[in-house]
Amino acid sequence: MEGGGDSLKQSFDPNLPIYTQIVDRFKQLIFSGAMSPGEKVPAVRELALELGVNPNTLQRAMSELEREGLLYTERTAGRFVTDDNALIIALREELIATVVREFLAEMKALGCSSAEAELLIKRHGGEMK
Amino acid sequence: MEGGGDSLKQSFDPNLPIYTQIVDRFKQLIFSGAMSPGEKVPAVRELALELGVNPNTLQRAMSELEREGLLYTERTAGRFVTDDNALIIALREELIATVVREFLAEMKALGCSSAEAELLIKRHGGEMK
DNA sequence: ATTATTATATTAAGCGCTTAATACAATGAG
DNA sequence: CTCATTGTATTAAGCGCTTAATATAATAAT
Repeated sequence: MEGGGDSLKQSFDPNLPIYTQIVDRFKQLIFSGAMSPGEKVPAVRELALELGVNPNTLQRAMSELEREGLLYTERTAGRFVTDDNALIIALREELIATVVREFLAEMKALGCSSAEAELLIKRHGGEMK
Repeated sequence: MEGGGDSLKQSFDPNLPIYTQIVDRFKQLIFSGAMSPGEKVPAVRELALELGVNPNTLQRAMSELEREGLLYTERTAGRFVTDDNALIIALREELIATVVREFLAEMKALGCSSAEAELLIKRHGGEMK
């Protein structure tokens, strides 16, 4: 997690619990490779300060990520991304499948078939940097 | 909105405000054509009972949909879907664009390019009924 | 040993969403 | 007019999320 291009430092959607949004952003960092297996996570107080949230709120997010096996904590040394790369890959695939499934379900509910959705992706995809 | 295939009668995600979920489901019904312009919306008390939510919560959703112009209310006659079909179409396109954009952004954050996303849609699309 | 740094736990307060129980307002039906 | 049906407004309570202010526990560094 070098430098400043963090997805972490964005403001939060006031309609969703902050701790779940932090969980989601950490998954993105880990699954995209922006954070590597074994990499150290900033200290709770430090990161909470940086994100502008309460340490308790951040810890709740960390606990959830540990529960899922993506982070582990070593007493006083700090907190780290799991070294289990196979787990990272498996959870990533699973999450991607869910995102795709929910996307298609929502498009269908709005009256768009999978074929139409695919077409929109083809168009919109070109406009992304 | 004939018969029982309603997307309304699903249970609610406990992590999201109920009233926003009701707003979203009504948009789906209107945008997909399951509810037609000018069609009557069930009475607040009746629909609230059917959905298992408090009338106040349902009314909050209805107010939001009126604020966006998708519903209007006629004093004691009840509440109706807007007759402005052009508005419906415009808002539908807008929402679909947002859903597509957010989908691609999330996929990208997970390390998937637009091309990869498109491929996943192509595969997953065939498995839908 | 002492100190600093780490994660973790506790308690109280505030705020938004939801519910319950009402009451009020407007109008079409009888 | 009277009544039923519609939307709308009000008040109080409960619950989860967030914050603030602490305190505790464990260990590496000195």
